[in-house]
Amino acid sequence: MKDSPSGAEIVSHKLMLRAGLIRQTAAGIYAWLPIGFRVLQKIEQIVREEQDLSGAQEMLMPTLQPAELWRTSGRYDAYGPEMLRIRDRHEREMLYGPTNEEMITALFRDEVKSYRELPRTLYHIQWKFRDEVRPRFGVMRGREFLMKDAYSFDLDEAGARLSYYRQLLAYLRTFQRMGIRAVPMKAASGPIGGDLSHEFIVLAPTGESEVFYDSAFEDMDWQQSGLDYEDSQGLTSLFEQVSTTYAATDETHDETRWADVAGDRRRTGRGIEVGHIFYFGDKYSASMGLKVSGPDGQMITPMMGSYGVGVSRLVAAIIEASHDEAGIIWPESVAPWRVGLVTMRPDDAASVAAAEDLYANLLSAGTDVLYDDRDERGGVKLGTMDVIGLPWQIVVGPRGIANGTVELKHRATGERQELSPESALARLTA
RNA sequence: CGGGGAGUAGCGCAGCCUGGUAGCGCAUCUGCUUUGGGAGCAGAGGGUCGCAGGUUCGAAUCCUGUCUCCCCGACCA
Repeated sequence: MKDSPSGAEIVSHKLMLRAGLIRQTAAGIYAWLPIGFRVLQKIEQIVREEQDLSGAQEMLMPTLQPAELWRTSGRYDAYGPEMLRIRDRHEREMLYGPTNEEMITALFRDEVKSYRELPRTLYHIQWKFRDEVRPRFGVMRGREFLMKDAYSFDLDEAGARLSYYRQLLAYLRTFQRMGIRAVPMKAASGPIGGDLSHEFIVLAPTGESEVFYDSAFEDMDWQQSGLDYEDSQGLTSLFEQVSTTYAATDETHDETRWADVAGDRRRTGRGIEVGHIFYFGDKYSASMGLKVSGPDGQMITPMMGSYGVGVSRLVAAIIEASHDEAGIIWPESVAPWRVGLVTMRPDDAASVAAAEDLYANLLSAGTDVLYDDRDERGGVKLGTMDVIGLPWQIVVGPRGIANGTVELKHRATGERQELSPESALARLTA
């Protein structure tokens, strides 16, 4: 993944620290505290569910790999200097995995022998460690990060392109579910090779790359697009719709095509890369001798693609795209809890009783709720809730309880209303 | 690897130029008053000034060396 925000002030790092999502433990290494870990898990789960829907299968690949594997792939020298190396007690040299394309190609080569097992897309979500020359921007570019990678194997180019379309469309659904708009932009495929590649860019003022896109992307609803992963015609036409709608980073920006976009639909801004997908054909399968036998007994060299999402980076990217002066504003789907419950006066028996009651009822209705019953000043707790950024807040205090009401606040709009505990409950569990 | 900056109380910093009692804010502790949007007043505790050497009657301050961290760039599956 390239790019990181620069220039403009990065707010996500500061907010993540303030809201208690992470703690800095060393340059470029972070501990994910319980709140941050909840978000990470929700994001990971959405990625996983959408991958499964698209037909990809989950697998596990070791993060720590023997150096020998990389030596035989020829990439050891190319990537060696920037890989984290470690020696075990037997002095065997191990590496924290850098790119995994060769690894998966080697595994696939040794395990899969017949055309009948293709097409296949495998994915994994793992913590990676890389010896970043200069870690910065918090978890946007740290030494360790959670990453989802998928690899597709097909018998021919047409099939491989369909696999690419599936992943691209799965990504559009995935990011939309997280409440952010990630626009797929044509990208140079760089050192990976191949001729088809897209970067998924989340718009945020702190992004580094300048981006240009047609506002038509803002109106596309991928949850309701009638996407059918088994329908190759449908996949192709949805992909056509995406690839003919203009979107480019400054690297691939084409002024001529940009001029063809209607003036009122042109959007420019800055963006953060949260995903990158590649079709690279037989680049690895051919060079590493991956072949399967075909129906006629002839050997077939599979065509491949790879598809990455920066899961931990997404936490920061969502914050960059969704916050205000007071703190984070989580989209509902990734919020660590849906509701925050605050008692203004922990020393007031009536309001504490009302809060306890609400808490129990929300829990039994299956609603995620964070109950702040600390013995702190009301203002402190309200400030904390705003920084953490849960979608809804219920504020319980003696003043309202005297009138039989609690305050329900919507974090995103700041809208507040006084209503009975029963109605508040009904609103949040509907 | 190139360029720049910083190491002084738990955190953030001033003091250094022009050597002479170790300072400020936040945090912490105590007391009182407060308590519906990150409290106020009064008081208290806390630092071999990154490390080593040198100059000097005297070094946070000047000189030399050294270590670490940060920023900009290069890099970015």
